Amino acid sequence: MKPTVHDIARIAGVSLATVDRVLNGRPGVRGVTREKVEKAIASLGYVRDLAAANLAKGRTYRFTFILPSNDNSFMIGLGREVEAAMQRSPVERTRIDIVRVPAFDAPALVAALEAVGSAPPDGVALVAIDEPGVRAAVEKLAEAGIAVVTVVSDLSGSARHHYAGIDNIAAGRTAANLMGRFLSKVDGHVGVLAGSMMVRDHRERLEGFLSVLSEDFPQVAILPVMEARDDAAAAEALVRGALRRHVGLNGIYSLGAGNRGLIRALREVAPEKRPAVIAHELTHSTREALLDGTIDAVLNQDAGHEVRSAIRVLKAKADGLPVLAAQERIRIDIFLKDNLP
Amino acid sequence: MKPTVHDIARIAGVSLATVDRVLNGRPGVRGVTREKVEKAIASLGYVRDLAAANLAKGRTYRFTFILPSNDNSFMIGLGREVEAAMQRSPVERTRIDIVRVPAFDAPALVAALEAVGSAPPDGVALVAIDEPGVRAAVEKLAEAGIAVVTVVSDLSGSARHHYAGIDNIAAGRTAANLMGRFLSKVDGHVGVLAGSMMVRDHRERLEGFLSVLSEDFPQVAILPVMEARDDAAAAEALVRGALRRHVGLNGIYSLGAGNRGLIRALREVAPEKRPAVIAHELTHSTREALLDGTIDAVLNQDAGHEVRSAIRVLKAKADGLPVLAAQERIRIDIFLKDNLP
DNA sequence: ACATTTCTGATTTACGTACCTCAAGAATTA
DNA sequence: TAATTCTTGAGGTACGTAAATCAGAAATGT
Repeated sequence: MKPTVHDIARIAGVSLATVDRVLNGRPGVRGVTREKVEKAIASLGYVRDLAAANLAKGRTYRFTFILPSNDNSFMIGLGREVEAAMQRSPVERTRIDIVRVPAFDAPALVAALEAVGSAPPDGVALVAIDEPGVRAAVEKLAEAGIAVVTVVSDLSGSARHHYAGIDNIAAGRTAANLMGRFLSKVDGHVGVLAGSMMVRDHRERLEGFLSVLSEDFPQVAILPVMEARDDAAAAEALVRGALRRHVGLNGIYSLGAGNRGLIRALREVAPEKRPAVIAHELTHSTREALLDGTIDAVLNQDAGHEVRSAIRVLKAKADGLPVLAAQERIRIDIFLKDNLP
Repeated sequence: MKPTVHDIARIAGVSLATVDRVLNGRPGVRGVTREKVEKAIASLGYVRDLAAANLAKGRTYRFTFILPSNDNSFMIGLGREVEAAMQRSPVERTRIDIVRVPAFDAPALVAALEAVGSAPPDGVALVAIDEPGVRAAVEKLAEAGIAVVTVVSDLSGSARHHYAGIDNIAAGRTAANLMGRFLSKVDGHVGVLAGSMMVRDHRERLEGFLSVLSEDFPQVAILPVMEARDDAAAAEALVRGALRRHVGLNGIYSLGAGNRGLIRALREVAPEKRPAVIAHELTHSTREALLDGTIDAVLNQDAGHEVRSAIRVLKAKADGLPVLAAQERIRIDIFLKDNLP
C-alpha cells in the first residue's frame, strides 16, 4: 500500500495538521518537529498523490501561450496544436489562453509578456525572439514564480526553465551532412535560402550547415545566402535567378519557410537537371515535393510534440516536479519520401 | 465550471444514484429514465473526472510486459525502460509486472500469454512473434477484455489493440533511399546483413530495402543476404568474407542486431575504401562508429518512447478512451553523426 | 510568575466520483 | 387484489489531500 499523510502522522507522532503544514510549507512548525516529519516522509518513501491533491485544491493549471500571428504553414500548424490542447483542457485540468503578437516584433512580445504578469497564470510558453528586452521580461516572470518555456525558438542565457524545440545548429549540420553525401563525388555549388538572418534559429541552422560543409566537404562551393524573408514570391524569384546564373548549382538548402516559392522555381527545371534540395518543415507543399522528387529531404520539428511537451513541462514545473529529459527532447525528424507519416 | 454528476442529476431531474447507475452501466434503470440522463450528459458535455474516479475506486492499473530474455543491446535497453516505468509506478497509479520468455520461442510466448490469463491484469504488452498460436492467445486475452499492445514487433491481422513500434517496411525503404544516394553515381554492389529471415521485422526491412533499391536505383547490384542470427562473431566473419570477395562492395545495410561484429570487420578496411554503411538501433557501439565514420547512418526506434507509448495506450484502452494517434506514432529516427542526441 | 507569542493537535469540510444500503413507489405478475 | 419484482430516491461512506478553525500546550519575554 502506498503511504498516505495519515501514515506520516502516525510514524512521526504528530497530528495530520502538522504534516500538512510541513508538506505545504505553511508556517507554524518548530524546526525539531519539522525534521521529525521529514524523516518520517523519507523513511516511508511518501509521494504526494497529485490526483487527490489537485482534486482537493480544485486546481486547474492556467497556462498562456504567446504565439506570433504568422501566416506560414508551420506557425498555423503550431497554433492548431495549441487549440487541440485547449480542446483537451477540461480532461487535463488545464486552462490555456492564447495571445497573438505580430511576428518578429520584440516590443510587442515584451508587452505581451508584461501583460501576462497582471493576471499571472501558472506558466507561460512563448516563441522567443532573442533580444535583451524579451530576456528581461522573461526573467521578471520567472522571478514571480511563473514557469516559462520557450517553444520553437529559444532565448539563450535567459531564465526560461525549458526549451521545447530542436537544436538548430545540429539541424544545420545534419542538412550539410546529407547534402554533402547527396552531391557525392560531384563538386559543385550549393545555395542557401533563408528567411532572415535576424532570427536566431535561421542563423544557427546556417552556422551548423556552413561549418560541416567546410569541414567535411571542402570541395563544395557555397553561394551567398539568399534572404527571402520567409516569403514564397521572393523565394521563387531568388531561386529562379540563382538557377539561371549558376549552371553548376547542384544543391539548395532551404532553412526557412516560404518553400512554396522554392518548389515552383524548381519545377521549371527538367527533373534530371534539378539540384539536390533539402528543406525544413513538413507541410502540404513540401510533402508533395518530396513525393514527386522535387525535394530530396525535409528536416522537421513536430509542432504537436513541441506543444504537448511544453504543456507537460509547464505542469511539472508548476508542481515542482522533475521533467523526464529523454521524453521531452524534441527530435529533428528527417523525412525522405519513404518514411513520410 | 466543469459539469459534475450533481449537475446531471439536477438537469435530468433524477437522483444522484440513478445518474451513477447510468454512468457505470449498472442495472435498475428504465429505458426512459436512462435516456433522460444520457440527454443531460450530452447537453452538459459532461466528462467523467478520471482522477476523482480513480481515487474513489482506489484503482491501480495492472499491466504485464512480456519481454524476450535477449541479450542484445536493444532488448536490454527496452527492459531498462520498462523498469524505469516501474519506478514511476506509484505516481502513475500503475503496477507493472515483467515476464521474461526465451527469445524467438513461440510456444514459450504462448504459455506466458496463457499464464497471464489466470490473474488477469488490465493490459498486456508483448514483443510479438508472428505465429498462429500467438495470434490465438492474443485473441483470447482481447476477448477477456484485456487490452493488448504489441511492442517493437507486430502481430499482423490479430486482435491486438495497438502496435507501439516502427513501420519496418518504411524503415527498409528509407535505408534504401539513403543508400542509393550515398552511393550516388557509383554503381556497385550492396550487401545486406540480417539477423534471421524468420523474424517479421527483419523480413519487412529487407522487403522495403529491396523494393526501393530495385525501383529507384536499378544500377545497384545486391549480394545474397547474409544471415548472422544477430550474433556479433558471425556477423564479423560474414562481413570480412564479403569485403574480401567483392572489391566493388560499396554499401552494406545491417538490418538486425550484432553490429559490434560488423564494426570490427569494417575497421580493418582503410577509411577511404570503406563502403557506405547503414545500420539499425543506436547503441554504444553504433554511436561510436557513427562518430568515427565507420557507419554513415543509423536508423533507430526509441525504446523509451515505445514503452511510454505502450503504457499510455494500455491506460487509455483500460479506460475506454481514444488514443491520440499522432502522439503515439513511433517514428523512424535517422541519426547521422551530426544529430546524435 | 505573568502575559504574550509561537507551536501543535483535534476536528471538520470539501473536491468529484464510486459504491453501498435502505426504503418507498411503480409496474408487473399471479 | 395481493404478492412480487423492478425502479428510483435519499443518504451515507470512502478515496487522499487541502485548508480552515479553535483550543490547548509550549516556549518566550518581561
